[in-house]
Amino acid sequence: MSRFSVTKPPARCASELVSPCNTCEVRDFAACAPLNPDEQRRLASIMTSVEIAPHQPIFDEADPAEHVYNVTGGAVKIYKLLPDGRRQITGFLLPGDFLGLTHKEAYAYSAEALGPTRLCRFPRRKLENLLDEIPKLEQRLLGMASHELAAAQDQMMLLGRKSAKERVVSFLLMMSNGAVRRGKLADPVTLPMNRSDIADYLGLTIETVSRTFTQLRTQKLIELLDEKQVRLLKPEALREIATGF
Amino acid sequence: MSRFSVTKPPARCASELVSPCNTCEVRDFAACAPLNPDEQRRLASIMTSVEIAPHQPIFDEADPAEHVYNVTGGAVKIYKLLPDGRRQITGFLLPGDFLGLTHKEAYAYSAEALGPTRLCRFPRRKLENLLDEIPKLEQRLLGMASHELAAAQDQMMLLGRKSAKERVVSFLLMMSNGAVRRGKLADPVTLPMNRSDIADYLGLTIETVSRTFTQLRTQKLIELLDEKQVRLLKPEALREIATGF
DNA sequence: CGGTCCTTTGACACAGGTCAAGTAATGTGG
DNA sequence: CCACATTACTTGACCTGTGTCAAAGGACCG
Repeated sequence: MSRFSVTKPPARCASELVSPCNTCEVRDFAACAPLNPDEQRRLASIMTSVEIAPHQPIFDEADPAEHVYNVTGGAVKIYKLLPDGRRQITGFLLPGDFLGLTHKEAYAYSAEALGPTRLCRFPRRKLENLLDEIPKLEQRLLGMASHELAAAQDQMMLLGRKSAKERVVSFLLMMSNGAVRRGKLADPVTLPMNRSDIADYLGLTIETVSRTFTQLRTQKLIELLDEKQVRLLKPEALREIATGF
Repeated sequence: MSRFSVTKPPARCASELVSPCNTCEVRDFAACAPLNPDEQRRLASIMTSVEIAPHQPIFDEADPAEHVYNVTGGAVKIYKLLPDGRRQITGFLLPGDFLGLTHKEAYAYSAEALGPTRLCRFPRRKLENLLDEIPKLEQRLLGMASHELAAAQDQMMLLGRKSAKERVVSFLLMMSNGAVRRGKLADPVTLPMNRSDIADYLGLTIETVSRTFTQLRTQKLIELLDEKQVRLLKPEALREIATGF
C-alpha cells in the first residue's frame, strides 16, 4: 500500500525548480537563470504532486533513492538513527526545500512529514536525464546544495560548541529568519514540531529544551503564546545570546 | 604580502576537476563524465598551483570569496569561530577535496594548512564562466557537494548524539577509511593534526580526547605508535563502538 | 470521564569540562 | 653538547551543565 495519496497531473505543483520564489535567499542565486516555457513544460511533465498526512514517513534511510522531492507545503523533518534508537534530526524542511538528493543508490537519511504536507516528486532517473539537457537545473541544484552545506556547518558549530541556552535561542532565531524568507512575520514564531523533535535537532533532551524555554520566559526574553507559538521579546538580546557574546 | 608562494604555469597541478582520481569514492559519481582534452586545457588555463607552509591561513571566514581551491597535497582544516574564541572545525580536507565553494560574496568558514600543503587555485568568476560552458564541471561539483552534505549529516549525528568514546573511535575509523580511499593503508592511521584540532572537530576538549585515547589503549583497542600514528588493534570492536552498538 | 500523549518540573547522577600540575619532545642560544 | 625555553600531550582532582528518572499537570479524544 502506498504511503501517500498521489494526484497527477499536478494541480498546482509549484516546484522550486520550475519557478524559484523570489522571497527566498536560496533563490537569489538560482534567480540567475529562470527556466523558459519549454523547459518548464519538460520539467512539469516528469513531476507528480503528493499529499502526505502528519507523521507519515516519506522514505527511510537506506531505502533505494528513486525519487527526489521538493516541499511545496507543510513541513518535513529529516533524521538519522543509531542502532540503539538515538536520533539526530539533521534538518527541518519548509516549502522551497529539497530532499532526497544523493548520488548513492540509497537515501542517506529518513524523512517524515511534520504536519499535512505537499510535495513535488521527481523520478530520480528522469530528473538526471533532464539535468543533462537543461544545465540551468544543475546550476540551481548546486546553488541549493551549497546553501545547505553552509547551514550544515552552522549546525555543527551549534552542536559542537554551543550551550543549551545558545542552542535553543539560535533555533528560535533560525525559525524566525526562515519565516521571514518565506514572506511571513518574524515575530510570533510558529514551531510546527514538538519538543522531542526540537531536542533531537539540537542534540539535547526534551527536559533540557523545556527547562530552557521556561528559563527564557522567566528572563522575559520570550513569551510562550502556546506550546507552538513563541514571541521574541528582545530580538537584540537573543541575537547576542545565539552568537555567543 | 602574499600568504603563499605561487607557481604558474602549474607544474603538476592535478586538480580533481581535470582528472578525477579513481580511488576516491566521490569520483565514482564524477566518473560519469571525464573531461575531453580541450575542456581540460581550458580548465588548466585558469588554474594556478599554490604552496602553503604549515599553519598558514588560506582564507578567513568573511573574506571576499575570490577563489575556489582543490587540495592536491598535504592537509587543510576548515573551521568557524564564535566571538569568544570557541572553535568548531567542520572538516579536515585531504587531496581531492574542494574548499571555498560558496554562492555568497564571502567565505562561510576559515581555512588553514595543517602541514606543508599544495593547492590548485581557481579564480571564482572564471570558474563560474567555465561552468556555463562545460556542464560536466557543474555535474562534478554537484556530486562533490552532495557527498559533503552526507558527510556533514554524519558529523551532526556524531556531535549531537555520540559519547566521547564513540566520537573518538568514529574519528579514527573515518581517518582510516579516508586513507584507504586515497590508496593508503587502513591500519596505522596517520593523524596530521594535533589534539587541539581533534578536540575542536569532535566537539570535545583536548583533555577528554587525550583521556579517551588512553582509555582505548588500556582496553587494547588501539596502540599509539607515537602521538600521530595509531594502530587499530580490533577493527571490528571499534566499528561496533563507533556505530553505537 | 478514563486514557493517552505531550509538556513541565523536581531531585539526583554522571560524563565531560575546568583548573592545575607533571612529563616528554623539540628547538635555541651559549 | 648542554642549560633552558617552549610547546604538546597526559594525568589528576574537582566541578558543573546536562542527562536520567520520576511524577504531576494539561490537552485532547474516543
